[in-house]
Amino acid sequence: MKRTRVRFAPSPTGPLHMGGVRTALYNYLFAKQKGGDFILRIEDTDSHRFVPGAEKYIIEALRWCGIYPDEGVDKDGNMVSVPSERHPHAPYRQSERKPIYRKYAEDLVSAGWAYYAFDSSEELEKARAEAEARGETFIYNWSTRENLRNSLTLPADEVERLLRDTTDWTVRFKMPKDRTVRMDDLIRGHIEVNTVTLDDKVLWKRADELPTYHLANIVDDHLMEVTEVIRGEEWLPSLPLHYLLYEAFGWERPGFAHLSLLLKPVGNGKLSKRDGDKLGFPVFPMLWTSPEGETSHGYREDGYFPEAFINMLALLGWNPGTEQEIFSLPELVESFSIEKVIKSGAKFNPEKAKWFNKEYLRLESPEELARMWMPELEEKGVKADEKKIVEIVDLIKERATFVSDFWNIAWYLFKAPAEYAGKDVAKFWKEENYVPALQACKECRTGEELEEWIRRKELPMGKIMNCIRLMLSGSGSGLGIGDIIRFIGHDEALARCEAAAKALNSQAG
RNA sequence: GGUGGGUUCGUAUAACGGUUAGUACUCAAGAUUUUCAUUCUUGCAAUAGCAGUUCGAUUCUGCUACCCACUACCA
Repeated sequence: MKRTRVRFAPSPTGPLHMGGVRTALYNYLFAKQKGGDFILRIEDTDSHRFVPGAEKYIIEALRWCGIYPDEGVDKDGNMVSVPSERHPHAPYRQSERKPIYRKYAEDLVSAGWAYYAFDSSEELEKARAEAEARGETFIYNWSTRENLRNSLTLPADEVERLLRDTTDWTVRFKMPKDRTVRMDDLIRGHIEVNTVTLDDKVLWKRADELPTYHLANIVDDHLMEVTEVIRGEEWLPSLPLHYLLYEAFGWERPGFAHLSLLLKPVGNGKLSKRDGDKLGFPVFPMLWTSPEGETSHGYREDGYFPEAFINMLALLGWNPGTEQEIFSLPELVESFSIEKVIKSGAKFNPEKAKWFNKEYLRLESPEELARMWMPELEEKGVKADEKKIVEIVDLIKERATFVSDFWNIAWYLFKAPAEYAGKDVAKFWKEENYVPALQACKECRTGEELEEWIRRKELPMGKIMNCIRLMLSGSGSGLGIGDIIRFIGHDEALARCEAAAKALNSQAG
């Protein structure tokens, strides 16, 4: 049985978005479940679209998610350029593999599977425009190649000359005119496509001596001994070409699985950066700053736990068929199966993402949450010992979705309210409430005593308690009064009551 | 336009060709709670349409509709 090897092969044209993270995740889960390798390869064969910083971002984003490639990236998070035992196929950046591809392109020409094309971009542009004017679509394939400038139509000595003296030529795949390519997809099953409408794709460009995606991809997957290609649905239309390329080279081809796209939460179309901005959710795993200085916020900075993010993503387009929804990464590895990946596109639901985070937050220990909250407390100038913070966190964690919610929930445990919510004042600040409430606060030291006191006097529990809460926290809703007093102490509670009485009565009067 | 892929409650999804079409999120109602939140209970809500195969179709086939992707010397 051959060792399973899969790869995630992004193009460094910008930040990795959540759809890309999902593709990487599924690859990773597939590999780890089978005890195989997960390779990261950078497909930077398009120098025009290269974005500085994108590669680093991709690697860091995967690390934040807990996805560490077995091959391609070293311990420090750098792409590996020199072969070693751990990284036998280095370099893993296609731009650094430049010398490899030309030979393969020329082998294809020798074998009759490809040819040299000398048409300039302007000539092709013109041909396209003319076809369009006639209401047709220009396709560079069997229907047109006979009338274009290439090694199939030009005399041999002219071809020779052009190859030698010009640098504007390409190698194109000679797509058969009429062949039904029968393909199998691990997710979609059997697919058949006839080659008549397919075009002669450019495989290699003399101008920059670089392959296009199609050639580089097939060559590298073969050289790197990739056994399964798990990639986005946008590649499905290229699958016949890739099948034919494997056939042309006489190589055993890997299994293929095409993942559906992530769709925007409302309306139609795939998820884009714009949707995130518009609906207020991140589409990127972490903060991205473009070379121009534009920023896009990410799940990390929005306070999501990487485990929650990954869990949410894993279940967007896959589920194990059970009713379990919370999965750790190792559990995902164990349960994952490519056959159960959903064929149709999945609309992303930001509400569910929040729900996942809430679940993970309550799973987290109070100690760890307290540690995460500390920087904010320090920034706010709050002085409290760690043990107390842990107790507070334990008390409030079920009311929060993010650690960043903590302060809004519990700020009044650290300082007295400066104002009182008008709505609650109108509702609870009545003489028949605050007179006994003040008295109760003077006499009682705990929540239990307060309750007992109110009961003994046969006063309305809700009204008096809410009135006390209003004085202690500035609002009629929130934490239990016993809990508030326990944390701020009886003296502080009494002081707050008196301050509230003074403020509210002078306001009213 | 062409080629390919897809379509179950609002969303994510479950259902050997036989179920009162299940679950989760959201939303609504009720219970609990000194309030809010939590928790618990209940409820709302779906097989895109039309044919065909079959005793029986969400499931298989065809057509239509709609959505998506691709159709670059981009990936």
